[in-house]
Amino acid sequence: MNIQFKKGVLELCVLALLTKKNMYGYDLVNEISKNIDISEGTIYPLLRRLKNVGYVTTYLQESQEGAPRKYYKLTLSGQKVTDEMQKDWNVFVESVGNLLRGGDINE
Amino acid sequence: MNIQFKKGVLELCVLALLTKKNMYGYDLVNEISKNIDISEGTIYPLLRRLKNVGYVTTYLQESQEGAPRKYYKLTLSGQKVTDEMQKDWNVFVESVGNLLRGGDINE
DNA sequence: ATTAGTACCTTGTATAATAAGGTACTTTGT
DNA sequence: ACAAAGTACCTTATTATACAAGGTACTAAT
Repeated sequence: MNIQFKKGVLELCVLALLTKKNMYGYDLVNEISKNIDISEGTIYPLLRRLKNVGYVTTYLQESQEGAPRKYYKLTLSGQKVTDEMQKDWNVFVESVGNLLRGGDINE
Repeated sequence: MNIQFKKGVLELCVLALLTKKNMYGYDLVNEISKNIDISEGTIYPLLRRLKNVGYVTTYLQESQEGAPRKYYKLTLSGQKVTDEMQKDWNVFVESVGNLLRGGDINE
């Protein structure tokens, strides 16, 4: 899998998952891994970025199965950004599709 | 438009266009710009990379309209890579789509 | 001559994903 | 009691790519 394809999209994936429910880092890795290769070394810095720019807040919660979990919750600005990013992504994918299908709009 | 989305995909776009006909850099910029924002500062280094790894070869041709044009032509290995990258891209887009649609395969 | 358009190129900067390391907790087996 | 495995967190250094901002040089038109 081309690593470069993921640039920026993993952020969208994380945000999109958080629109459904609050999740912790390890959980996000496992969830995303069902569809896309991802490593922990990617997720944790990414989550830190999202928190720094105010798209998410965090809270700790104990676990019966190991270390305490740090849950991530979308903020209002995070929700707005997610909506916009998702639209951008769809437009982008369609644009690339046009190019790949040799589709020149003006032909 | 999210710059990060483009990472790696522009390479695919260039290669895909070259499967149809040989093109020169400035032409590629204009063609791709119809669908995606791109700058010359991106295309020329990219083309150099593609040449260095042997996906394309180049030849010069005079022009009536300005400086001589450097045409890029896909090699056999370039064609193979393009095929694979295109498949990878389609799989990737579908995977992201699954995630965004909240689609968990196992639900 | 000077501008606009065509066409090429390079350097420095920013961003994001990853590998490879590490810490610490809980449960299970011995 | 101790070790191993699984859960869960984190950091640092490396790599790759896109872009802005600069530059060069040619041609045609003003």
